[in-house]
Amino acid sequence: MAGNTSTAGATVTSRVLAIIGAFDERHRVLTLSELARRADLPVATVHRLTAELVAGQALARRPDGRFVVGRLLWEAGLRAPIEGRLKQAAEPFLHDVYAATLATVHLAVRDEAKVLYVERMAGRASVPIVSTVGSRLPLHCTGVGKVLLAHAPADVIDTAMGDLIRITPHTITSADVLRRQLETIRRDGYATTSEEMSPGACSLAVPVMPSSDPDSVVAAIGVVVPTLKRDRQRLLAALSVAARGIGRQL
Amino acid sequence: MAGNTSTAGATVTSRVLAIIGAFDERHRVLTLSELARRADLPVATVHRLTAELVAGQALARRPDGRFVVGRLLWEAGLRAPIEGRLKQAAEPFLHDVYAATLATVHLAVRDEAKVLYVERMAGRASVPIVSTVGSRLPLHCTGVGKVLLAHAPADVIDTAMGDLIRITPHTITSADVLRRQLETIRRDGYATTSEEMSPGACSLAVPVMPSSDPDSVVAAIGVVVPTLKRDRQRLLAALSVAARGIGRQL
DNA sequence: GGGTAGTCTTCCACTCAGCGGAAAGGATGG
DNA sequence: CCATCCTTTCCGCTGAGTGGAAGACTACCC
Repeated sequence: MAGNTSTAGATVTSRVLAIIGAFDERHRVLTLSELARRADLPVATVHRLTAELVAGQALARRPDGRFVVGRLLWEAGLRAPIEGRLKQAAEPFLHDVYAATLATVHLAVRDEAKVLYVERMAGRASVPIVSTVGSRLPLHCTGVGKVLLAHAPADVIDTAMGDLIRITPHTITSADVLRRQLETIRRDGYATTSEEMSPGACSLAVPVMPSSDPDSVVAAIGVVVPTLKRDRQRLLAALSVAARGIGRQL
Repeated sequence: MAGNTSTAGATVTSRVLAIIGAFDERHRVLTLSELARRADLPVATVHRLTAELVAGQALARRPDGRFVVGRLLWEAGLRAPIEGRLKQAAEPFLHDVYAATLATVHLAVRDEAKVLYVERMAGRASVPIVSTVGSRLPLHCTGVGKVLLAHAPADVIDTAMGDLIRITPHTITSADVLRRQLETIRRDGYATTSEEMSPGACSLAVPVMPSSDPDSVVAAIGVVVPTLKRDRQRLLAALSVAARGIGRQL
């Protein structure tokens, strides 16, 4: 870009993307220096680039000087065809499940060795939980994650097994225990978790298969509830119907 | 940026933003040359920049060579605090309205002299319509738009009145007729449209006011249905309850 | 009230990253 | 076969971009 660049080879574009990428789930509002640290760029550079991004509405600057993602990127993001067909097919069925259970409902796909939450529906009565749309969480400690893991290729399972990080005291960290669970999940067609990701939250999830190709699991849908004791069968019924419905649309 | 730039003063950043901004509701998939035309940049420049954007996942390139918005921007967009509090407060109530009516449900705010659709819920049975989340439509021909216009400052009303573009044969293009409608809307507390935006679609909408400040209209919610003949009262009841509920959360 | 540590902002001299016209390479279609 | 569209590559010129340094400001502590 210019004379005294510290790291030759870096382009303006890559710097801009680094700044945009500095915003994540846990960092929606950033000061200039936080932004610089997270993007790994000199403060002066970030200062100049953010000024332009704010001018172009890609970022917005709060009265207190902190930065947030702006309108331009919000609108661009809405145009992204991320799992577009899947989302569209699933939306009405997720409504149905939500209406029937009032639980938090998730639609997720596997992205390498992570669960990517594609859609979420939550209400007043729902359990407060971490996942939001766009979250990427480990596969081994969520309901949808376990379903996706159970139907993942062997190498992904191996990768996941090698990194069973503990999130709560109930998180499964033994590869043997998890392998046995995956077996059960494949056999029974559903997965459960008990406070393995968030204390006070249990989940139940089922796979989504296109009815044209019933062997490939393309997504998972699940619900999060305070406890599974009472109505496991009812939730399973609702999810199964929805999963079948979604599969038929694909 | 460099030697033989055609338009001096243009920065790399602004070019990147022009490329991102070239994607809109009606142009989600663009070829290289379309992108160049829409961003008003030389093809060679766009070619180079898109290569970097694709490398950084900001865009994705389809097998046929066309570009779409990529994962990075999708995720960044999700972090945008666009009407965040409003959306969060409204979501459960929109679910309720959807469940009760099975119609397409909208949450919208006014952005200058346009309606900006902030949230949408649609199902299988819903009327097919143009608006999606992020859409910006004229104020005078949609239900939520009329509500927002009726409670807008005088200068916005004047601006809107000066540009009553015709979309369907039923679109209101007479300022006098519209002014009388706005009066009625303010008096009755709701607005309707009949095929003024899309043929075969009617709508009914009500304003959302914070219960702490019942004179300021911060948003509008509405439903779209094939006809209002049958159940105007039922829809109005559902929307009123929801609007009151949302207002109480603000 | 002085010192330290953190912010954000402005300045500016150096220079290489970025520019884009031109030309070549494909694809399609009449 | 030429015409017209697309995409990709090439390359020499230069001003846009760079970031250290210095200044301004705030906040906290002793």
